[in-house]
Amino acid sequence: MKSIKDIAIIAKVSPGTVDRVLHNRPGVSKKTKERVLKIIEESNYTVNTVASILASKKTYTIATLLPTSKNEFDFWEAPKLGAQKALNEIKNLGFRIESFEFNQFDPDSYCKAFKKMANTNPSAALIAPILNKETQEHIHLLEDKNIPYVFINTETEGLNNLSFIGQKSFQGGFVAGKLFNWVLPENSEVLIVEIRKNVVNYTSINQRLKGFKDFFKNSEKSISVKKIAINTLDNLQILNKELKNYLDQNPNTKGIFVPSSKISFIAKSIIELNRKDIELGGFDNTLENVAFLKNETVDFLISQRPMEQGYDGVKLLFNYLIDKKQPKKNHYLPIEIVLKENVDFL
Amino acid sequence: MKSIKDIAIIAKVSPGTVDRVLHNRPGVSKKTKERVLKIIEESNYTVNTVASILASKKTYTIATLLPTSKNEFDFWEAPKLGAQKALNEIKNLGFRIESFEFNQFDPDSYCKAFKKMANTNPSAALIAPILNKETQEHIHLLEDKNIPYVFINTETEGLNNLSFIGQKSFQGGFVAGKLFNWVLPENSEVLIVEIRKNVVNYTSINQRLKGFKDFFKNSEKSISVKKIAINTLDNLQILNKELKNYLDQNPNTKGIFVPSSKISFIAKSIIELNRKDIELGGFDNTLENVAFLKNETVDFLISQRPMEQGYDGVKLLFNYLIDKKQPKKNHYLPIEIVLKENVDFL
DNA sequence: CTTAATTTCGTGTGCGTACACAAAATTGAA
DNA sequence: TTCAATTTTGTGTACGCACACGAAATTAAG
Repeated sequence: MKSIKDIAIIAKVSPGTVDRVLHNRPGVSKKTKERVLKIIEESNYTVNTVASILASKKTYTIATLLPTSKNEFDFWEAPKLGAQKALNEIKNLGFRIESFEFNQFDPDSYCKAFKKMANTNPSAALIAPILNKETQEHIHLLEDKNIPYVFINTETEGLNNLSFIGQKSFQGGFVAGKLFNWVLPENSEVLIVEIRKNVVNYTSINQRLKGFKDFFKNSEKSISVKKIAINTLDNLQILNKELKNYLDQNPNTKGIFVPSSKISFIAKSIIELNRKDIELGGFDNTLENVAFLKNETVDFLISQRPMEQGYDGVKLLFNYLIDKKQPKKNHYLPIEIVLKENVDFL
Repeated sequence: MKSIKDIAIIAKVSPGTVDRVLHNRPGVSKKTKERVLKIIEESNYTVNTVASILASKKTYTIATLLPTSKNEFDFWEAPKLGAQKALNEIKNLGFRIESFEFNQFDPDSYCKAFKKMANTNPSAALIAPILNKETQEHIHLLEDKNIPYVFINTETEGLNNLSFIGQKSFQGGFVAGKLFNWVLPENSEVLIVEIRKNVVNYTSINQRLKGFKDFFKNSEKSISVKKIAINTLDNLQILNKELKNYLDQNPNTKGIFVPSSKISFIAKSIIELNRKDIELGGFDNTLENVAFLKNETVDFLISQRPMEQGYDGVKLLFNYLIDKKQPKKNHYLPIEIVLKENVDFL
């Protein structure tokens, strides 16, 4: 492994000069700069990140802006865990994480947290932009300061995020369609239950719906897709009633699809209605959802790999900050099909 | 962040003494050792891995012993890529990889490579022990020298590998069963095609078969499982004929399961026999298999995440060598269901 | 050609640790 | 008590790099 000193000797300059060249600092004549650069190239030298970090006492702070998790089993706990795992690998390299949280159902709290975060002038930010409008409105707080940021979980349009890390929602819905197509019999109906309240992140959900419907457009099997909207999940009685009503009137319904992480509510209803014959599918392997998967109320889940979202996000920012390694704009995570049979091996 | 020097000042000793305590080296009186230890504890000091590695010019060599890949799309290319990726993250920390390869169909070449590897006295080894007997016979070469080793891909029994990284094969077969159960109609038959030649790693394959059959034991749907053995894949004509014979005599066969990565051969036959109505499922998203997945000859694949096998394996060894962090014995990777619809998002 | 201004370059120190070596303190034997 | 043997502790240097400072070389001005 060659060092700066080695390069210096070959180039017949001092280590200091090589260092200046490497960091693009002024004070080197064009001639010697080119010479040194050429030698660096030829001797395939790479900086020793370890020594570099040790010497430059620079410290980096990555701010995370994620929804508060209600409990340790919440979906949003996973990205945090992932970020923490990544941090453990790089904390000796001068990296810290500063966490900011917000109530995902309260736009104000998002805005406040966003501002607070921007005010701390982090080296970079990792954001779950589940509230689209508010994100659009506040993102300039980071851009004005040239703070790079990546988005996880929710794909956005027209913003200069370094990268997006998460699932291609359309395709997630498409895969869900495929699975229902497998599971449901010919000439049956599948019902989409859209939950209006207690759910944010409409961007993702709409994409999933699009993908889901798209699948059945080109499917050979004749399965028809219906949709109802539930306005709240706060009262399970109401949900039961609405669901019962629908199922009574549409006896051909053999499956229910929920394009969010809320399939567990439907599962509860289905149990109470004693309609385990209906196949259920939804998103996210939260603890609650997994429980219904295991007792066979839910037939499949599609995981967004939330843990990887945090892990990969932090790692990506790390690489960018250290090596200025430009990441690809879209870092799509696997569309993972989770069944009772493989849920224990994630 | 406290440093050795800080500790030294608090404990009223020299940095050298603190260092001796940290490394459990002799030359420190019991009294001061305890005092220093206590202060280290209290001031929650942790060694700066970066500086530590820079100072100790120790270098670690991780030997990999994997099958030669026939081409860049071979299954075994993936673990190598993963290992390389991991290496990139730790090469500045004094780590190197030394690769050893063998012909997976030639036990002799495995033994030779094993011996060669052991002779280089690596710091640790990453092995794909697809040949069970030969592994049992040679593993002492590493144990005698106290060289830690992890196994990837193939689970073994009775060996002191630090860890196994790979899929739970039984469960992989079980999931395959579930998928066929979804895809196949009531009262149909699924055919297992076992390929005797050109396939090693019987351990994994037998486990998969067990899992597959096990699934149907407790399935409500009445699907019966049959099995034939093919002795070679060298001559596609023979395969075609045998397959045609079987299908003609067993018209109820609606699916074919191959418990190895060789499903593509069956797929070719199925196309030639013009029997695309039959559902195919198998293992490993090799390029060839994926091609048949995409053209809908193959219905599903189960991926072993071969890339992660290499990556996680090297990372695990790294953590063990640096921090003596004892890994858990079994590091099971996800049983990933790969469909035409999600194959592009792995 | 001189001298100052400016550019270009070399030297030295420190980051936190590992390790070799030197120094001091303790112990033991006479 | 004395002095050597032994144990215990302190000091210095190196790892590869970043960066400040000062020295040398070049250029410009007179």
